[in-house]
This record gives sequence, structure tokens and C-alpha cells, in this order.
Amino acid sequence: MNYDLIHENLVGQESGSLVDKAETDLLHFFREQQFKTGDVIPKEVELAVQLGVSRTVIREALLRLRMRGMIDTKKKRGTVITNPDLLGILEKTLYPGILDDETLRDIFELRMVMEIGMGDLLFERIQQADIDELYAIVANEPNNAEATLFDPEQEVRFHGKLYDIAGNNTLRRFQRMLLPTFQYVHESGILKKPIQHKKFVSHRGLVDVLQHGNPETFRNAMRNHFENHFQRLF
Amino acid sequence: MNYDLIHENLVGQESGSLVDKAETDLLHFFREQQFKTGDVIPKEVELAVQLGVSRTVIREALLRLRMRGMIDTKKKRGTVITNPDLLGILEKTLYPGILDDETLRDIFELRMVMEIGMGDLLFERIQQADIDELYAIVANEPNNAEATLFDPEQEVRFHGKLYDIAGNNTLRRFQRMLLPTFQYVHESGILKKPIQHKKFVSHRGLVDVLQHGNPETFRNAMRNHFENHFQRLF
DNA sequence: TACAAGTATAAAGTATAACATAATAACTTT
DNA sequence: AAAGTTATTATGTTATACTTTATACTTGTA
Repeated sequence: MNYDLIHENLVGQESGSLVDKAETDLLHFFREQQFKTGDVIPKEVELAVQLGVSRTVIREALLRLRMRGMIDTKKKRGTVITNPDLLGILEKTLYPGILDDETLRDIFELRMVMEIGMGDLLFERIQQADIDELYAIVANEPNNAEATLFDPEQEVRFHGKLYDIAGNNTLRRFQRMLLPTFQYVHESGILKKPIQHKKFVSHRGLVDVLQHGNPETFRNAMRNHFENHFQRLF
Repeated sequence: MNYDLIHENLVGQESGSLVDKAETDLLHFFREQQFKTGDVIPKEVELAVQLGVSRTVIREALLRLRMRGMIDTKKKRGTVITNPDLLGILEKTLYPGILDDETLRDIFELRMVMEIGMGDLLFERIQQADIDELYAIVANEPNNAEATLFDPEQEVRFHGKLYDIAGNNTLRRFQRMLLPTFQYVHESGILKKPIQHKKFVSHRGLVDVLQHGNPETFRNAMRNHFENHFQRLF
């Protein structure tokens, strides 16, 4: 199967600017040359000559690759191939306050979707030490935490630890990155309906489930834990 | 709460190059000027003068913003603020074959996490017409589809429709984007263990659950549907 | 020989100026 | 007033010269 084609089709016809063209040309070039992580690529002027464009164009194309973590450049040493950093770019783009409400809401939903669906990863990888740590985290929460107010730092500690346990690095960084957005949505007026303060599964309850339950009971517990948020959404 | 600070802390100290600095300066500038979507920003030369750097630097900074979909530039008309396109950049970065195996595996897991956790969104937004359409999609699948071989196109049709129904645009685009990666992982040798062909919940079974079940039963059904994949992972 | 300090150099970073291109606006013509 | 033509303007592109800095090389000293 030709993944190159699939990709290009997906990405679209490189709108036409020379930089766009140079960008994909460079990627193809790296592929052909079998460049792998750590290899140094030809210097800017050489690439410029080879692709028949000015150094400026090459620089702008390289700039794009660099900002995606596909390459790393250092003076004198030149430019070397690195592992692309999927999430690194997103971080910068998540400049607070510029995403439109719909996207913010989407992200808020996405967060809950991920944490509910995470059950199997958690149970596969969790250790007793993790559970102990979680108990320590929730130790300071009052017993009727279900009814208490939202504490951002405590939220981050607890849910962040869950992502750690899941052992999926991409997922964890994704969450780290989206955190400010969660908070923002929570506090902004995007979610119209008021916050209910009924009794739902608490953090402590979730840990209990991790200790004695299974992925299925965890999913349900987490879903219930989010009941407040869901009620504000739907 | 100062989201600006949170963000900068997360992103790091702008390594030092003028372009990095110009980039954040521009963002701050837009904020201060209360620029909103659709507004045109000063032309390149003016910005260069204002920030005290050359047009080259401004151009490279603008290039970064542009590639994140934060701005759109047209000749003569100038540069206008747009809604940042979170996923657009990721698409380009997912150039097949350069992600390392760990990330690929992460993405593969992420996909299952999302589809399992998607239950509540689905039931909240699904219409009878959607269910009918899903039945039409699975109509061609043999009755014992559980045991048949993997058909990529059918997979895309079915699971893609689910994302459509979930009504979360960000989520859907995320999936669209990750699709080639799913296929790639499925076919590559990354997942060591062999593919089992036991009887698990089929596509048709999932539709039945959507028709007669609830979010909880759906999550379990989807988890079961992925049993093959999970067995290859763990 | 070993090691530190200083120097040269190569590649990326930055600046400037000039020209090309394309989209818009202004103007003419019918 | 509609259509076609021209002028203008901001980005796109090229070319060139200069600056910065990490590395490699050389030199000098113990």
C-alpha cells in the first residue's frame, strides 16, 4: 500500500507556493536517501542548488520541518534528522484564548472520552505502588469530596497521575498540553448550564475501583465521575 | 488565572533566536490589539519596523503562525487572523514511516481508547437515520464477519461513520488524520503477536447495541470488538 | 605526551535591497 | 452601468552581504 499517496491526498495539493513544494520535496528527498534519525542533511545552500530554489525558500521549508521536530539544526554542525515531535507543535498552537468555542468544547469532550476509554490501559499497566500513590493523593480530600468545590491543582495531580499510569506517552503529553484548555473551558462561560453538586463517584471512589475492580467497572465509575461535566454539555 | 503564564511555562523559554522572540511578540501584539478572527494585521515591513527586526525574521515568524492556521495571507490583501487549525499541522507531521515505533503504538492505543470512550457522545447525538445508514454499511458483511479477514475500506466506512455521529469535529478530524497510521501499524511488524480470529463483537453487533443498548453496553461491546487488537498489544 | 587556551572556519542566523506575481482598486471605454 | 484596462500594493522570491556561534584546529605550556 502506498502511504505516500494516502498522505498527500489527505494533506492536499500543496497550495502552490515554492515553499510548500520545497517542503514536500525535502521529505521525499530524505526518504529516498534513507536518512534516519541522527543523520546530517546537506547544508542549506546545497539543498537550494539541488532543488533549484533560493536559500530563503529552503530555509522557510526547513523552518517548518524544524518546528515540527522533524529536524534539529545547529550552527556549524548543520541540520540533523530527529524524531518528529507530534505534540510539540500543538502546544504552541494552544495559545489560550484564540481557539473558537466549538473547538474548546470539542477538546473538553475529548478529555472525558479519553479518560473513560483508558480503563484497559490502566489495568494492564498499573502497579500496587501506583495505587498507593493515588491513595496518598486523595488522602487530603474530604470524605464528602463529591460535594466540594473544584480544586484545579488537585484535579491535575489526580488525573495526571492516571495518564502516567496508562503508560502511553503520547496520551500523557496530549493531556498535559490540553490541561490549560480544560481549566479555561471549565471557568469560562462556554458551558452554559450550571454546575450541579450532587453526589457522584469521587477520586477516592475511582482509586477503590482501580484496586478492586476491572476495566469495565472503571469505565462506568469514570463516566459517573464526569456526570457533572456531561450534564453541563448535553 | 493567567493563562499566558501557564502557556509560556509549558512551551519553554523561546530558545533565543530572534524568530522565536518575534513569534511570541507577534502573538502578544495581536492580543493587545484585541485582534479577532478576520482582522487584517499590519504589513510585513511595518511589523518589522515595529519589532525592530528585519523583514526576514518577521516573515519566518509569520510563516510559523501561518502553518498553524493562526493567520492566512493573501497577496495585496495582506494577512488576516484566522481560527487556528489544531489538527492541520499534525496531518503534515504524520508523514508515514518516520514516526518511531513507540509513538505508532501509542497512536494505535489512542484510537481504541477514543472509540471505547465515545459511547456517551454517540448515544447523545445519534439519530435513527444514522443507525439505518450503519446497517446499510454492514449489510454486505458476511454473517460470520467475526471470523473474516480485515478489510481496510470497510473498517474506514464503519468506524468513520461512528466518528461522524459523535458530532465532535475535532475528534473526527483527529481520526481521519490518524487513519493511515492505524493501517500502517496493523500491517507492520510492530505488533508482534499473531492475529487471532476468534468470535468477537462484529460491526453488526455494535450497530445492534447502538439501536437497543446504552453507553455502557456500547463501551463493553466496543472493547470486545477490539479484543483482537488488545491481545496483540498486551 | 597531555592538556589548556586561543584562533580559524564553516554553517546557520540576520539584514537589506531589488524584482516578480497576483489580487485589488481605480480608471477608462463602450 | 457593465466590461475591460491599467495602476497600485502587499506578499512571494531571489540575491548578496554580514553576524553569530559551535566545532575543529592550532599553538603554547607543563
